[in-house]
Amino acid sequence: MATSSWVASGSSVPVDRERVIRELTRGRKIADELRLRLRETGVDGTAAAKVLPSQELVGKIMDSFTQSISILSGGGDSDEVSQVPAVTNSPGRKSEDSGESCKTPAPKDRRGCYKRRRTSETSIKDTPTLFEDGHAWRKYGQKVILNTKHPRNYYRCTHKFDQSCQATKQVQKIQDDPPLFRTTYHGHHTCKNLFKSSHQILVDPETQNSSIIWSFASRTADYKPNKAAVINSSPAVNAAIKQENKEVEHDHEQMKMKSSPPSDGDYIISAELTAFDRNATDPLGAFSSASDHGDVLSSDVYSCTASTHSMDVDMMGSVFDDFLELESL
DNA sequence: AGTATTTGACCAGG
DNA sequence: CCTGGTCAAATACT
Repeated sequence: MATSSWVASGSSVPVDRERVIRELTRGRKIADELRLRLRETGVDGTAAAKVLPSQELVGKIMDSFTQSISILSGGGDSDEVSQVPAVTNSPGRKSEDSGESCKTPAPKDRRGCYKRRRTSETSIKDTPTLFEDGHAWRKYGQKVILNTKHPRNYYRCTHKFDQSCQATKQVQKIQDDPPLFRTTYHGHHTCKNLFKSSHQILVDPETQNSSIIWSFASRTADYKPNKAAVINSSPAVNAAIKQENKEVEHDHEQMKMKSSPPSDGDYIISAELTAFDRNATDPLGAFSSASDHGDVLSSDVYSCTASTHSMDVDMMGSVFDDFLELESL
């Protein structure tokens, strides 16, 4: 299982660890309860009776995480930590481009000329195996870290230069037996090019509701029911997507009858979120639970259909990024 | 030839 | 001064 945490790396406040742990544990319990509840919920409209409790649970989850963040950030309000690595443009400093941050170029080369990040949002995931997170990364460094057996690998987003995406990550093996890898993410992807999925954002002109539509393609040419996914859609957009998905689903079923199931590594996902309450949802948890089982979940808060052999956890990262993007609209 | 990785150098911060 | 993060030339790969 992957663990994930968000911390404000710039804060130097005393942290009440016990409180944080308590809050996080509580959040996990509630999330688990929600997961179970959603699992027993039907595919179709039978979810109605569960709607309110589910929403309450989601609210509790958010409260819990908010508390945790608040504690971590020093007990103040839960102001979000900076979304992007801070670009400190103090007067007298160099230009804003971190790539050209060396003011006085050395005669020979400019290696090591960079602006060290001060505060940025950091996400840590510990996983037993290396995994893809849906983004294209480019390795730019490797470093032996003091008192560790394995070197730390440094990656930046492939689209750092063409789309000014500032996301970076570090991967390090922190344990041998059983193997455990720690992936630390810095910043969020601002690039639009997801490695395995594409998405677009729609805004309904009437309601101003925004939606995100994903299209996930399978990895094999002969088996690719591309389906659309919607988040926070207006009824109009929703209806259109539902119709589209219905057709795709139909083709998909036909194909399943005739051909062999997809080989390992293929994935087909349809994710659909309606009446999405952006203030009270933990989309990542919701989708993660769906990916665990590959079956059908449904509620008023969200519904997620995932039929797949191995829907990679990495896709959740992409999904999560999309949520963040949506929330910033 | 174009792209990705490796690796030593360089620099900021503690 | 030490350490970790980044750069960029050299090298490997496709």
